[in-house]
Amino acid sequence: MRGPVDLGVLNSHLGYFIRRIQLWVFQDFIKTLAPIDISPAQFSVLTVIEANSGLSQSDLAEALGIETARLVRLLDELDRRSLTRRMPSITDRRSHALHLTQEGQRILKRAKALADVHEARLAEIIGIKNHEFMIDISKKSIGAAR
Amino acid sequence: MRGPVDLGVLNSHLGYFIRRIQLWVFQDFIKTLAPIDISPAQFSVLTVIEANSGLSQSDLAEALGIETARLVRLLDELDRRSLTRRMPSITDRRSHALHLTQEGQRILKRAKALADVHEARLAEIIGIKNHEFMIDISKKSIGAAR
DNA sequence: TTATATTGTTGTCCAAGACAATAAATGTCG
DNA sequence: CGACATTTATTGTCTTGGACAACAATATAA
Repeated sequence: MRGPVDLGVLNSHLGYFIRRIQLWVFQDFIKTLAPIDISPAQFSVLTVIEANSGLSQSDLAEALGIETARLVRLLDELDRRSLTRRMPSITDRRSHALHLTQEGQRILKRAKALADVHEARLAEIIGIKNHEFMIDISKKSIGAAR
Repeated sequence: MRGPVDLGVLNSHLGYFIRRIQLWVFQDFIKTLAPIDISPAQFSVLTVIEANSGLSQSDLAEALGIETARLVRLLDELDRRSLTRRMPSITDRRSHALHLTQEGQRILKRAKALADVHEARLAEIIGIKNHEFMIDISKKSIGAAR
């Protein structure tokens, strides 16, 4: 127990603050989606499959910026819960065409509703304008970082 | 291989982008500080000890938003490398007064120089103004998130 | 056809967050 | 003072997630 601690040069380092924000955001996301037990990673997978029905695992992994090995395990779990299905690709027998099951669509709908609550809370805390702005900046920067 | 993948509602979710940015920032930090083998977490510990010589582990952990258990292991490693020292507290025999060794000060100096290079690259990629702005927003939001 | 590349999968390693339990020391309060 | 609660640092353990290597099946290029 003591007074305020000086963060020193951390005060001008984005990585430090980004990390703390990210941790907090994920914790809130997980808490908010706890009723349907959907993690941020699972949410992103379901969302992109819905928006691009039939896409392959390698394309999905690349779009999300995760490794295919990681995606395999995510899909194993989602398949096990009957939320997604790996269908055979017509053009390439190595590849899978990813789809949501009906249950997957149902759950994703609920997930989106809950995620909206989470996102609204976020926007309120950091400011609606700031929220938009940070998404904008991040989106551009991800493209620029190569 | 296919055209652009639609991220769906992820496009309006800050958590997704923050995560990707954070990952990229840390990777770049680690790569840049590789010559002296200092991780982001280690850098934050060294920095705050330097700026608050003699502070306790619980105060440091709280300032950084990490668990004391995690800090114990971080300090074990930094102590092992003779960068930090746990001195006995004068007022509380349970507590340790944390200090940098001379070697710790030397390494931190080099770390800061390298971290500056990293940070400059970051600012260039996301834009100098945006860089400042994101730090500002994050700083305020961390206080607001309780 | 032979060589090379891609797709999905498994195995393994490591960092880091989370949480429970504990000993030693300190603080509180009758 | 003495019983009880709290704080500090520590250890142990669990789990998630990123990273990377190796591999079989299939597809593509030469």
